[in-house]
Amino acid sequence: MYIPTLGYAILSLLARTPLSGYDIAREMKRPTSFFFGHAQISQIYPELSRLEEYELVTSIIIEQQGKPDKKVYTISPTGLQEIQRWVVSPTPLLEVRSDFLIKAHSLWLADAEEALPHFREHARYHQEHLVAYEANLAEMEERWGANIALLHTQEFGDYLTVKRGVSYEQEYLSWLEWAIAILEARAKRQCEGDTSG
Amino acid sequence: MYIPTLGYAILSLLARTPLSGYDIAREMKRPTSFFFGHAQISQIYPELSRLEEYELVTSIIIEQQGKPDKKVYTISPTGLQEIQRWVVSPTPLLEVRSDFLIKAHSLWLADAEEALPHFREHARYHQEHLVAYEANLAEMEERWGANIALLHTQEFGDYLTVKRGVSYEQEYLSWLEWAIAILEARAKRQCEGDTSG
DNA sequence: GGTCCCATGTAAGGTGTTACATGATTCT
DNA sequence: AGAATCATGTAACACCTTACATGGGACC
Repeated sequence: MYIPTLGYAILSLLARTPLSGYDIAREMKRPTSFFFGHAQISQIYPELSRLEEYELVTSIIIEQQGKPDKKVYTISPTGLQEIQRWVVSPTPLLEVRSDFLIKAHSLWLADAEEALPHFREHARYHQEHLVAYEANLAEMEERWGANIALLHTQEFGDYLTVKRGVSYEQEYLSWLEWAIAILEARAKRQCEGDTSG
Repeated sequence: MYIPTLGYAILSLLARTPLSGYDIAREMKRPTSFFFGHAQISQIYPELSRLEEYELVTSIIIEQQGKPDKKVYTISPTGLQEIQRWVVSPTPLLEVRSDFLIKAHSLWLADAEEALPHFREHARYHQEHLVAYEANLAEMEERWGANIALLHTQEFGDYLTVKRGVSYEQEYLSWLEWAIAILEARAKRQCEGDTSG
């Protein structure tokens, strides 16, 4: 019984509340669910079938009015046990291929003037994410106060991950702003060289 | 002519110096090449063939003594043009499925005492990476001084990426240490609750 | 009349990993 | 004697993405 990360991602959500495949996809698309990656709905359905085959989840069909029927999945005691085991298991380091950093690695080949809009655009995207995460964190802190770190509910999980989201985006943005300042200096220098030479 | 990210990663290295498939794999395994992901050598060979088919690289067989022959690839003018175009093209946001953060999301299901070794081990791994990146950065700064940000050589690319490596690992570590402190408080509280109740 | 949301799935194709095949030299 | 390094590749498999299939209701 091998379970891919997506399987655990699904169990992680079903451990909180029963959901349909469509619900799971919606949950994973939320900005504060950044760590799930963008899972395609077409991949979630077969993964749910597999989890059901393994008896880690059970399903019931819910008939709806004016909407298609939905298949709602509930985590089983075995499933809960499985995720509890997985949560405290060792995690290998995640090494990701980053398009943006490979571009930075080759930035010596580019013109600073041309690279700047690209960097500014990227910074803008990350700024947007940061704002969303910060809003979510502020909401949580207002609601739960200092107690949040001691809660034994799902809010504790949300708190840990949203904190990471905020600090990740802050770090990324400050690196981007540092790089943009360098590119501006390079562009200015090149421009002066052009006009004075 | 579609080129996957691995193709650009390879061009990014060949833009600096001619290399064999084996050399490329070795370069990508270096700690400061973290942003390439761990590319398998078995995937690099067919990708190189494809780049050659597209005439973005050329190859020659080098006969060696006491070692197998090697096929050394050189970037072509078209290849250089292609990566220069790519470097300043827009980059979609990278959303990665993170095993560790999915575990954090479900950490409310776990015992703090059991989760602590897992978090400490993870922090240790990241600490090691940070040390390696910092050593590399220090070396660079010592060698090139303040000029480094204005260089129009490959060292500029290395500088940008290693700076990101350092700040990423610093951020990750400080989040991990914050989480560890919380887990310690939870463990202590649970322990007191057990003995006093 | 067109697009989006709800809802579940299949099929095809692309990407990436692990295992296999081969074999000499160097290090422990 | 065994493992690691050098060196290139193929084959099988696992995982993920994109496109296709279906269809009612709500909104513009």
